[in-house]
Amino acid sequence: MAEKLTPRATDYSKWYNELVINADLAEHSAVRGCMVIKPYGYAIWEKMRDALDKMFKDTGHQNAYFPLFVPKSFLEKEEGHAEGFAKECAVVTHYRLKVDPNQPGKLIVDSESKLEEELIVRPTSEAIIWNTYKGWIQSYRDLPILVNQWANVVRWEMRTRLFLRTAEFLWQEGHTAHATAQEAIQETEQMLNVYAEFAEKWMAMPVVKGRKSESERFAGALDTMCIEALMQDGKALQAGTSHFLGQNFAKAFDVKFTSKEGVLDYVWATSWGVSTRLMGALIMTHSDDQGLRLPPKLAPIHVVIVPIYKGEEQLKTIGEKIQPLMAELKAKGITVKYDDDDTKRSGWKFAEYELKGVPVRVAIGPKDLENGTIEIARRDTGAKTTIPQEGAAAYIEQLLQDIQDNLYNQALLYRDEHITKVDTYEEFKKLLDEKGGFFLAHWDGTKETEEKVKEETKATIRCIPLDMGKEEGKCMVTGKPSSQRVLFARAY
RNA sequence: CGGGAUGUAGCGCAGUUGGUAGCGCGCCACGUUCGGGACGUGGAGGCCGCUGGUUCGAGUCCAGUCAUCCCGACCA
Repeated sequence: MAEKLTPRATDYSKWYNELVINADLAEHSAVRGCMVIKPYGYAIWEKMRDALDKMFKDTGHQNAYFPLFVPKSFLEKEEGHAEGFAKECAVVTHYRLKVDPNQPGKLIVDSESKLEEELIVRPTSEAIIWNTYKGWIQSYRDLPILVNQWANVVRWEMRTRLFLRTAEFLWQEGHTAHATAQEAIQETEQMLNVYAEFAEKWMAMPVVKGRKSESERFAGALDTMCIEALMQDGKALQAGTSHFLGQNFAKAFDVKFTSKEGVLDYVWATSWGVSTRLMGALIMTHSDDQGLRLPPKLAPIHVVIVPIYKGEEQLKTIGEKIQPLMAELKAKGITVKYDDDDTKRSGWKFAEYELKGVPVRVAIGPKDLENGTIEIARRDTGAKTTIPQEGAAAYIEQLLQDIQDNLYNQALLYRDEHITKVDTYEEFKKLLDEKGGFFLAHWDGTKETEEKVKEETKATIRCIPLDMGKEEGKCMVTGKPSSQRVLFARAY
């Protein structure tokens, strides 16, 4: 028998390619770094999207849609924002092609069609949205504006990485406008909490909530909050951000409102987003050497039923026997797939659904028909049990919950084992190489120290954790006083 | 844009001192199988990245070129 190539759990690129995604969009260099999301992968994204969308609506937000193209002059308006994104923009300069007179069948850009002003394919939508908000806001009665957009954006990164930093990606971006700074700050914090809750409850992925240091802050923001997750290879991943934009964009786009007291003032803004990067996070948090392990809440298929049979007669019997269970599962809102594909053998199917991360597998064969049983295998532990068909639906419903919890607990255990407190720079450097993961260390709060650590170790300050309390100490690098430990790690 | 590597079947790869192109997986047909990625027999599938050069003869040597991957630079 030929050896089956099995990537290790931390060979993430193999999982991406074999499992969920195909980045091999075209040979043309211009589309390098884009991704094709295959149907199964997209189904996972839809699950995420639906769950997030509900959470946004539950916190009072509405969806809207804004243009793909941002006139260059809009992007310029907020200085910090412009500088931050200038280096990674796709720019539209012409609007027409024509047949090359010298090479029939080839197209060239029609130089007659040059645009007067270049259009930027949105790398994010603050500029175009704030240009629009200007027309929506006059009075405090128009506030707050709580809008979210589901869209694609383009960032022309020098180096791309599937899922984590693709040239084009899908995301949601919330853009809100408020009458007071306090309200905007509350919104920023609220959405960070929404993201953290989604990561933990849905993705079964523990995160550290925190605040970015000044140098890691979003271009144009006064404050950037984030959730940071730890991947199985010991590297950190920024999984979501929520920004307090102050009045920067309101000033840049001249968005003023009259307050209840009749005072004219600029509005206060936030923006927040998560992207298809979360799918990368999901894969890198939970996969094992057999493939993906999906938390039931995000699994496109909860239960796969594989019949084991010889001959059509037996298959038919199993097909009938399984109907009540399928109906019961469906009634409980559990997605179930009965795979009676006769062209694949059962062992092949077992491996295939493990690769795809389906949480629960039910096998039913001649033995089960005799005994009135089914075999249940759980993807998270690999454990198999045989139970009576009677009551199986309830058993599975409970099992799905257990799997969701177990995946979270496993990830949490791993994460907690990989948060290390260090007090000296030597120890930090040593453990960073030997152990990896998150490090809690004192930092003097300066850009210079942050930069030095980055240069010497490739580790960055992931965030200044929120829920971690103050603690007097000395910066591990300079020995200067520090009032709180911050979270260091090598990151994607 | 620097440093390194690689382009040969759908995928993964081999191909010796230059002599008409191979293996595994996958695919198709038939048969035997079927409780953990089955086995046998037969079959289909190639602009050897592209261009030029050396040579009687190039997947192989030389030059150029294009592309991909890894490491940097870059990355709310």
